[in-house]
Order: sequence, then C-alpha cells, then structure tokens
Amino acid sequence: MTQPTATAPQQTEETATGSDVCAAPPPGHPRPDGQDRYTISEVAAFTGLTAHTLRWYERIGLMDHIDRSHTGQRRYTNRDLDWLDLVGKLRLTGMPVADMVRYAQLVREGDTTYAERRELLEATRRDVVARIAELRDTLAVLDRKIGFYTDADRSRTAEGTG
Amino acid sequence: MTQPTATAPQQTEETATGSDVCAAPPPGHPRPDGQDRYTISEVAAFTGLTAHTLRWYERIGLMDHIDRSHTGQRRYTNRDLDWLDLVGKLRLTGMPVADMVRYAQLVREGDTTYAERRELLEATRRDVVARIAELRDTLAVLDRKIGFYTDADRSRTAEGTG
DNA sequence: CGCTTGCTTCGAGTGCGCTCCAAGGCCATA
DNA sequence: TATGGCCTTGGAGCGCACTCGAAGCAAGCG
Repeated sequence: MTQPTATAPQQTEETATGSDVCAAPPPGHPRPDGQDRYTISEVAAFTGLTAHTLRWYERIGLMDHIDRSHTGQRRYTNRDLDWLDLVGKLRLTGMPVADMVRYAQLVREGDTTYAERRELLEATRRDVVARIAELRDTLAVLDRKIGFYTDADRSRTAEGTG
Repeated sequence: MTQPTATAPQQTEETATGSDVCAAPPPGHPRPDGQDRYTISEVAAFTGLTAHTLRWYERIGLMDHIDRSHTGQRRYTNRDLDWLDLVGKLRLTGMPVADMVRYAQLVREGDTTYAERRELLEATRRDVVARIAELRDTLAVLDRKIGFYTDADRSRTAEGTG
C-alpha cells in the first residue's frame, strides 16, 4: 500500500482546473507541500533550468501564468514543478518547444481538448519509439567499432609483449 | 559465394590508408562499385543531406578532402558514403559536430590514435545508453498520460451513448 | 539610512547546425 | 553560338533554444 502523499484518490490528473500533471507516482522533488510557494531560484535549483529560462517559458506560453507574491515575485507550486518535469521529459525527446506550447494551450482550453492532446502525445510516442530504435542501431555500430579497436589494441599489446 | 567487392578478407576497417568505415556488413547503398565516383548530388540523394551540407562537412574537416574530377568537381567513393553513414548515426545520438570532427582528425592521424578513438566511442556509447534510458522513462510517462486520456475518452463515450 | 540580495521587465546576443546566395566555370545539346 | 544544367567558392543568413544585460524596485539587516 504505497500512498505516500496522496490524501485523495489519484484523480488529480488533467482536471478542469487546467494543469496537466502526472500525479500518479510521487515525484522526487524536495517539496514541503502544504504551502508550496517556491521562489524562482528554488525552482531553478530543483530543475536545473536557469531563472531566465523559467521566465522565458512563461513568456512564450509554455507555462501558465505563475502565482505572484504580494510584491509581484513568482511563487511556483508543486503543480508547476510537475509540469516542468513533463516539459523536461518532452524536451529530451527532441520535441520542439512550439509543440509543447501547443500542448500547454490545449490544457488551458480545458477538458474538451482531450482527443487532440492524446493525438499529440501519441505522435510524440511514435517519435520516441523510433528514436529508441535508431539509438539501438547506433549502439550496435558503436559496439562493433569499439570491438574492432579493442581487438586491435589486444593484438598490438600481444606483439609488444610477446 | 557472396564476395561483392571484398577481394581481401574484411580487414579494410581503420587501415593505415586513413578512412574509418565499417565494411563488415555490406551496406545498402545503391552503389555500382568498381569505379565508385558519385557526384555531390547523387550523394545528397543517397544520404538525404543537401549538397550544401556535404560541402560544409568537408570545409569543417568532418570529411577528408574528397577526390575531384579533372574539372574540379567532387567525386565521392563508397568509403565516403560509409563514413557519412557513421556520421549520420553519430549525429542522431546528439553528438556535437565538433566531437565528430575530432574523431575524423584522429582517423586522419593514422593508427597511432586507436586508444583515443576507442575512448571517444566509449564515451559516446555511454551517452547513448543513458539517452535510451531517458527515452524509455519518457515513454512510460507518455503511456501513462495516453492511458489517462484514453480512459477519459472511453467513459465520456459511455456517458454519451448510454 | 545605506547596503546587499534577489527579484522584475524588455530586448538584444549567442552558439549550433545548417541553409542559402551571388558570381562564375565547364560541358552537352540544339 | 547560345542555352541550360550542374558544379564551384566564400561568406552571409536563419531558426531554435536559450542566455544575458541593463535598469530599477522591494525586502531584510546592521
């Protein structure tokens, strides 16, 4: 029975409130929770992104407008961090930022866009599968070449030492 | 007896002549062979690269200087195509062009650079393995989200149709 | 109060990997 | 001879994803 943080059943995903995060497995953020209001530099530390990049994400619509403190500073929530997790994942699939922005827009538009979101994710999924296959192929080539060099090295050593 | 071009046993790899191709499995190029002297546009068609990119590769040292016809036009060999195959593979691992140039330099420097070449390839190999793991991780996230949308879709349909 | 720290904004700059352009050469066919 | 097509070169330009700079505000602390 692993229910680490989940007080409610895990139905928090893609609710009508707009954010589209994967709450299912508890992510590993250092997240105090309760009053989750991280500064931009904290988020930068968590994610490895720079504060510049975080603001840029917001500007281009890749993130919803972030809550502000009474002095106008950004205060990120756990939800925002989860979204950044997803963005990070999508980013390393090679998905263009423009497509991620598109997805973010769909999420903002509410739950009438499920079908389109699914299509987008499935297209991405196909890309990822293809990518993995390519990489495996490359891995085979690398192994062949590394094997060649290793063999060459061994015979060279054998010559040298008798 | 399939001995397409190989008169000598397959020891053509990384010989002292400089080029570093994988001759082991006969690649699938439309390669007439014999007098393999492809024009730049043929190579562009084979590889999917543009002629511009092929010249650029040569300029930056990612390819050895290509043979020329008596009028100064480039004439690519099977060996060049094999090299381009490898470059293509490395490219889609995300390896920076600068590193590929480094590898090409090592190849040009002769067979005293085997150790360094192997290190470079092994570092690349590690990157690729890590990359595959990341992509698999991402795939799991995508599957989870796609599953969510599919379920939502199904229950919505069930509501609609009774 | 003065100082530091960290935040705000907009807009310009950077690095990578191409991508394209302009001007011209060579050669085959009409 | 003229026209068209494919090739050559060096260098400029482009799109993406950041990345940084400048100017200024607000809070906290001695």
